[in-house]
Amino acid sequence: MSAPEDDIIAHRRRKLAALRERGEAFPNTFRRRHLAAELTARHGATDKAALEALDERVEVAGRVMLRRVMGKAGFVTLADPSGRIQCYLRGADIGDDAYRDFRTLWDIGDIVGVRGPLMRTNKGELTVHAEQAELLVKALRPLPDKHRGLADQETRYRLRHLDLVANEDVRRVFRVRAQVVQALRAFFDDRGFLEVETPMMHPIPGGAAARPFVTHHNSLDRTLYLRVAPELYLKRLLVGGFERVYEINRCFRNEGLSPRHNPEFTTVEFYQAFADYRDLMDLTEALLRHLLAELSLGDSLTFDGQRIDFGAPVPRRTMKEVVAEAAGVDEAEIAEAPKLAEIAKRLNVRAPAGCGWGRLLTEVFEARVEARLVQPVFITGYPAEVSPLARGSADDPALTDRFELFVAGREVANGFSELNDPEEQALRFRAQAELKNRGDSEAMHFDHDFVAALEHGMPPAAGEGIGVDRLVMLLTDSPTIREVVLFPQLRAPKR
RNA sequence: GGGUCGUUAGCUCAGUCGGUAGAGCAGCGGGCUUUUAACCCGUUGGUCCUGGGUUCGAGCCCCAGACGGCCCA
Repeated sequence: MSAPEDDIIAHRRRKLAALRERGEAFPNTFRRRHLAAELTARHGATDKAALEALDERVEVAGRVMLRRVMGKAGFVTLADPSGRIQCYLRGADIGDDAYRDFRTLWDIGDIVGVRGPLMRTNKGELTVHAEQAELLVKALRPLPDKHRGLADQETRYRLRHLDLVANEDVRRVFRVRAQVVQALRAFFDDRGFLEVETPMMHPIPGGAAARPFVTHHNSLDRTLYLRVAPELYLKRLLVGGFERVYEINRCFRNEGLSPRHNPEFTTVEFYQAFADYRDLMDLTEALLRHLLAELSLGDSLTFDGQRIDFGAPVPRRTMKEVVAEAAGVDEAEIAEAPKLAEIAKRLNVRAPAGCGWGRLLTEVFEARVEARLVQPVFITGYPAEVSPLARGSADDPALTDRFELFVAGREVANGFSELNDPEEQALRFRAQAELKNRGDSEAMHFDHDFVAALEHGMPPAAGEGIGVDRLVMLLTDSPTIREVVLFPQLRAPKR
């Protein structure tokens, strides 16, 4: 009645036991000197006779992905971090004992090391002709299907190590992710930004409207919150005289999981003194072009079957403009709350009871416009009511000098000219605190320490946050955030 | 939180009208000295997600739940 997997594992354990009996079963003495991709790059075109004449000895190591035994000779295909390389093993070359091991102890999934000269087979494949072959790691559990890989999404996320072994395109996504982060650093470093690390545990959760994770520090006997955004600390650094700073790291929000939301996610947030939101829109465009160039993507990409074009300057449109357009009315008709409420009702948009004009406008925007913003576009003119940390617009007190960048119907970046008037900031916090008292769980706390920091004088500045996960999704055509986060959060597994 | 689809061998998947649960790969045994998802012969392996119900009989129908996907909030 033993389950088949247990049967497979039992067989492999017996093989491991045989290996243990003769000495070190997990040796760490083999030193790989060559990677598969190097060898194919160097000798992809060298013909059979030339390779034989060269007699170039190589040492490769990797996981056995394919195995073909034909009596007194056999082939294995090894996978190393660079790619795959085939090896040819023969009793006459590696010795009868080693050959018997190969036949009786090696399995697909094991990690092995092979030494010998390069050759080309009759069918033309570059191959290491083994003179020595050594089993380095016995894998006790079997690999997924050797050619169809691992397809079950749940298993892929829960056992990401297997997903990575089995699926080349998954490895590619995470290499691109690393490239993106590197390119971001290079971009900001080149422009004189200082990379900093600010606290992830906050005494008051601030910088964004979101529910935080709560934790407790024992020896301080203090409630702490995992940060929902680094904003208020980065601005303190502006006060301190670091006038260009950026931070690439995790934020945490205690909200639902979805194809676009993981409870922990990565942002790059940056602040620049003596700049305003228009400067940051320019900078953001330069950043996008930099990323596309670093990834050799040209000036457009495909996401979810749609062509996204970054060749032209990114248009800048106001929220009022696009909402009026979507509602099929004149901008003047959405300038007052009562009229806007009627339009929202007509469009089937529900807003929290008693909310003001600004919140209402934003709700209509999010419900009826956002998803349609496929090509890159900056939306400006965000209401002050939903932007408690942004500088008010000089020409309209109801609005702020804020923008968000939308691509493929998704918010990718959020930036604004910073509010550096401490008294105005205190008023905004007070309004948030009142909302919180009336039951808005996402409203911000009044952060007196932050206001006190502003009272020491923060230079005029602008700041922005970009969702790194969403950026990587866009650049790798990944439909969900789980495809770009190595170990996404899932419910506790079934037992 | 609501709707909806899914869960069958280690992996990838079939499973008809409700009538003894299948294939390929992997594994095991045998053959094969340049193979290519190697091939040929033989073969092991099942809590059909869980628990109830209907039925002479349930992988299949009904109810509840778990986990996952998608949509909505």
